[in-house]
Amino acid sequence: MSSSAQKYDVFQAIADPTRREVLKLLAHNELPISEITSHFPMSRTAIAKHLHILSEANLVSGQKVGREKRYRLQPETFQELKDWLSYYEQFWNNKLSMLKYVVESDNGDS
Amino acid sequence: MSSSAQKYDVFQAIADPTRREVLKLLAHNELPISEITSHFPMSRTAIAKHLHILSEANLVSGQKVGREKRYRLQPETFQELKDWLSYYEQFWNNKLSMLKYVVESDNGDS
DNA sequence: TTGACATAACACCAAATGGTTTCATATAAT
DNA sequence: ATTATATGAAACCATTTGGTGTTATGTCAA
Repeated sequence: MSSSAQKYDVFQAIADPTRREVLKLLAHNELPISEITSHFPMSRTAIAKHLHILSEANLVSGQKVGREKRYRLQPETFQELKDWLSYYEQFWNNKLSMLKYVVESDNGDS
Repeated sequence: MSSSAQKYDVFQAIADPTRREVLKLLAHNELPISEITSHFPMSRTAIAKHLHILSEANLVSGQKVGREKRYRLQPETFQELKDWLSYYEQFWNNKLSMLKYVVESDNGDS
């Protein structure tokens, strides 16, 4: 389960605006490639590539249903991002409280 | 104030592993470019470019101090990411809420 | 079985990305 | 004033990225 020599990680996957749009599309509905493609001004092949990248980053997964392949969100993976973010959260919280402190206690470089 | 035709947004900025390392380095200390560079196996110019990109995304800011330019984290910008993430949070945090959402917005094909 | 539909797999291409080296400019220190 | 330090900026390059079109394969319906 840990043998993934992934080419694309979550950070790269969400870097592209089109892929973020795809994620938004899949937020509620499971959709086949053609359906997804119909929302974008580009070829089905292009969207298929984006889906492949999202899939490699485990942000979506595809299930074959008949001749379709339905893609759905894999929201657990967003946790990875959240964890990364939470490390920095302390710093902006700190900064805000520090700003508060500065404003309240001292207003300059006397 | 909203005239920024940014070339790099937050998502692109954090897509690169080196840039994420830079952010980590700057988490606690304000540092000049040379100092930062000393932590990486690449040229100062390369790091300068990364800093420029991080700066354009408002993840860091640089202050000139003498002949140095000190870069520091600008943690407020991470909020943008957090907001984006929070949209998807409902889908993984609590399966009940997802179920609830699906049931309520029922657009099923039955 | 034949035809239409949905996707997969290539090969190809222009532009962006991430790095390099070299040269120029500003500040500090002697 | 000269030299060393810190950064900025430009030209260049290989690889990756994001798109294209074409062809092949699998599945559903007549």
